[in-house]
Amino acid sequence: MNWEVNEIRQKFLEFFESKGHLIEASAPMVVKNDPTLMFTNAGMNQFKDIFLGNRATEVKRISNSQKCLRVSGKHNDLEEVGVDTYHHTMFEMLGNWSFGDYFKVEAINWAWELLTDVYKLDQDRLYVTVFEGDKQDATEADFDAENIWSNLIDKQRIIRCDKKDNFWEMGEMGPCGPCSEIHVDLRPEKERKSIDGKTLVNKDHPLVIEIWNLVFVQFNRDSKGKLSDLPNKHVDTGMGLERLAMALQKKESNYDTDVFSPMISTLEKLSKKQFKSSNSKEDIAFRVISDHVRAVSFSIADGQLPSNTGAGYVIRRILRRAVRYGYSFLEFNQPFMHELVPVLIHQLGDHFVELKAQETLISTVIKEEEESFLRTLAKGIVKLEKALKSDTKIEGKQAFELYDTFGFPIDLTELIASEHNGSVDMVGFTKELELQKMRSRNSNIVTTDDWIENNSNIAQVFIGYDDLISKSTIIKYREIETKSKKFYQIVLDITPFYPQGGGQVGDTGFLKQGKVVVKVIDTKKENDLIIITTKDFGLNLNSSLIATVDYQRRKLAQANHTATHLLHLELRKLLGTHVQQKGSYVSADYLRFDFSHFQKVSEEQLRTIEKNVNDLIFDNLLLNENRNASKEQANEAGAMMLFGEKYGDKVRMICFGDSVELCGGTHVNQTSEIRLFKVTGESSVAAGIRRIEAISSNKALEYLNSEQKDLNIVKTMLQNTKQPIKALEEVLAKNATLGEQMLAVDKDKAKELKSLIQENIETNSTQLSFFFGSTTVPAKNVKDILFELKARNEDLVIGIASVSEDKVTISLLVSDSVVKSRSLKAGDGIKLISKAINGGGGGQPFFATAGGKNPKGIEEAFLKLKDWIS
RNA sequence: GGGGAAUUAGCUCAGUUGGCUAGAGCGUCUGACUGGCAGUCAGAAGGUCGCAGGUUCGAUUCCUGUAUUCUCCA
Repeated sequence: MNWEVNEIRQKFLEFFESKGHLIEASAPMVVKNDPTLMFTNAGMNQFKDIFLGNRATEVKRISNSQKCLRVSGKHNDLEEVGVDTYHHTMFEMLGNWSFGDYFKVEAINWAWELLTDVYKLDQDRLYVTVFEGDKQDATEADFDAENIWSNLIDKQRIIRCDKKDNFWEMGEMGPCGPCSEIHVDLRPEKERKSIDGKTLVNKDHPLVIEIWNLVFVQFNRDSKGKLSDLPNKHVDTGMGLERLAMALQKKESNYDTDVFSPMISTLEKLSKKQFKSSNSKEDIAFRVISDHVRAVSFSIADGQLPSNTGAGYVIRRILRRAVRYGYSFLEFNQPFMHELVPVLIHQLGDHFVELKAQETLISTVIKEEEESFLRTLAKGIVKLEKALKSDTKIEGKQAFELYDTFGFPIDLTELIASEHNGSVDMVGFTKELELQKMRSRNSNIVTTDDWIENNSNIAQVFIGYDDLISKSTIIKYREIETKSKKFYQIVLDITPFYPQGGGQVGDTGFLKQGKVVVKVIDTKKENDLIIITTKDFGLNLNSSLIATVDYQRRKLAQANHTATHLLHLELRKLLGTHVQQKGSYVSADYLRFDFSHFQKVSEEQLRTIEKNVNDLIFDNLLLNENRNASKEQANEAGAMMLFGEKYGDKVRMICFGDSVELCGGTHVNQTSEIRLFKVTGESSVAAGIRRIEAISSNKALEYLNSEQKDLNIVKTMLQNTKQPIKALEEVLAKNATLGEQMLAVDKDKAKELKSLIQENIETNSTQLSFFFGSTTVPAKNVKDILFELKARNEDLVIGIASVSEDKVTISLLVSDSVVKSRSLKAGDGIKLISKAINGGGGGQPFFATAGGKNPKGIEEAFLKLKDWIS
């Protein structure tokens, strides 16, 4: 049977559905609410809270195909992807989970059944590993797993492995357990006969690879490193779809499977080069590009656009790496990656609907990013070639400057240098890079102390949707210290503080305990835990405290939040349903809403939207909130599920009239509380993404008031006219006329001065023409006059003192011929006289100026000059 | 979060011990040549040198702050 990748995935999910699993859609690849993780890097990420016990689950068996992204880690460095044939940035992880339900027997038997019965993999090409035990942890070998396997597979094919390979841990603390891996030997018959596959397991052989990891979560590791049995044992398995496809399609490289081949053949057409699946630079480029376009496309579909910080920067780097390989080895000088997007979507769009729905956006964003990077490259090449002209050896510092400041890839610097018979000091470059990393790390030191537990058995309750004040006790707290400041983080048992999320800022407020008042400066969410930040502590852990939310600030923020929903609704009504939220920021001061739309929203459209939103405010729509809606209910009500958001089984539905959104944020009870909505700006954030900024409530009123105040002042200044526009136009026109007249006067004055000079030029005993005199013409105009005179006359020395109030500037001109023949330099002359007017000065040989504060010294200065030229 | 860089004519960019009347190419406009288009030649217009301070006789240039953009690191 010839397995297509879509069939492989389908069969996997069907198989586990038949074993009582609920099939879930993949969680977004971009992670929110977890400061330790930017991207989903394993199938279990989204179930972390269940393993940690922070979240209970009713569903005990789940299976899915999770999109994952790995760009760093022990086995996965971005720079290695594409060099070999089986590592990827973005990949699909097939998995099945048991949460306190079935354990090793079922997990192992089903895995074997699926691989051998359904997928019909050769049994004699399979090997399994089990945990051998560890002295330090005082753990035994995983005899259970070994026994179960020995009923299925020849004992010779069961390999015991150590903690490094076969013991899974989430972090230094927390749930962990032994695992059992299934490896497959895909080498040709002949090779298999000469070397036993068993000896190649876990040895990084490209054709003897791990395809499935079954993790048995049975222990908990405490802060001292001690293991204890978990009350609920879990199963967490992961199988890389791309590798499985290679095994089932009997290929020697993941890139030869139909996961990648459509993209590679399109690339062949575009580049007019052939992919030979070798280790040549060209073939690496094929692999890099076909891999990276997946990572970038999925990320954009999940709402993470390329940018210059955080997760967005990781995506930008991946995209640029692909462009760089295309540019260097496939001779692409124009954007090309975006042309692969339709191919990718044709292939995966049926399973991952978010791709299909946003095809235009993905292509547009990629194309624009490509163009911008090609510009960066072009600029870098100019700089590099300039440097190569002066010296073919590029110093480490220079190479680093190109890389660090101008974003020019170091391997391109090397390539171009070698094309010019030059070289790059890579040692120096690496040194600079290390220095930079040191700097960043040092500046970023945040020391986080351990949590100090107080009442760790109590579960946290959030009451902030209904109450803004509560009587609470502290569950735990800790101290954090950045470079300059010290903060405390506190977890309360009952908390009214809304944590930053859904675009809305976290609450601030106070904790009060007797006479002690502690200011809460921020509220954040880590996984499912709400944490407040304070600047000082001083609270008694044993007694309760009163927690109060800053009411005014919260009220303004939720007015803006509801206004955002109304804005979203009106945007879709007016511009069309292609408008999708791509990000939002809601604070007490203003709101920002980013959405997909491919052209500027016109001034007229903005006015219409603003008016319609204000109509909804006037309609006084009441909040209709359902905190426990099922997904089906939400769908029926027409709620928009945003791409890149993960929704639980129960969702919170927020309705105001026709506006139905799934949202965790806080809102007004009725739209009239918003009072007024005012759009303050429209702009673009990226290709295909527009941003609207707006204000509401008090802030909008303040804005209008201050505008009106300005207008009133203007009117007053215009003698309280009722027609300020007309009056202002007249003033401006008059100003323009006066300006022209002034210019004319200046010109006349200049003319006068010019003729005055010409008529009064004297000749001294050495036959040198000269003139010295004072004027009220400003020095800048004098300069013009002198240069004109210089162009028309030869052998001249002219000194003009421009006097204004108690300042004086002397300009001194010396004709070129005089400079040459008599070696009189204006700069020298000016230095000679600058003291006379109580100042200093300098300039070039033919023109110099001096400024001072003593107009009385002008005569003396001129006398000195006369002396100087004779 | 930290470091580096850029911001000069409509566009792309030059501009070093601080003073060379701020330049180039493209574009725009005018005129001439040509039967018209294209083109060639000649000429012209177009600049708060990002913004705000400071140092200086004098700042596009040096210093400080600030905005925007780019870029690297975390």
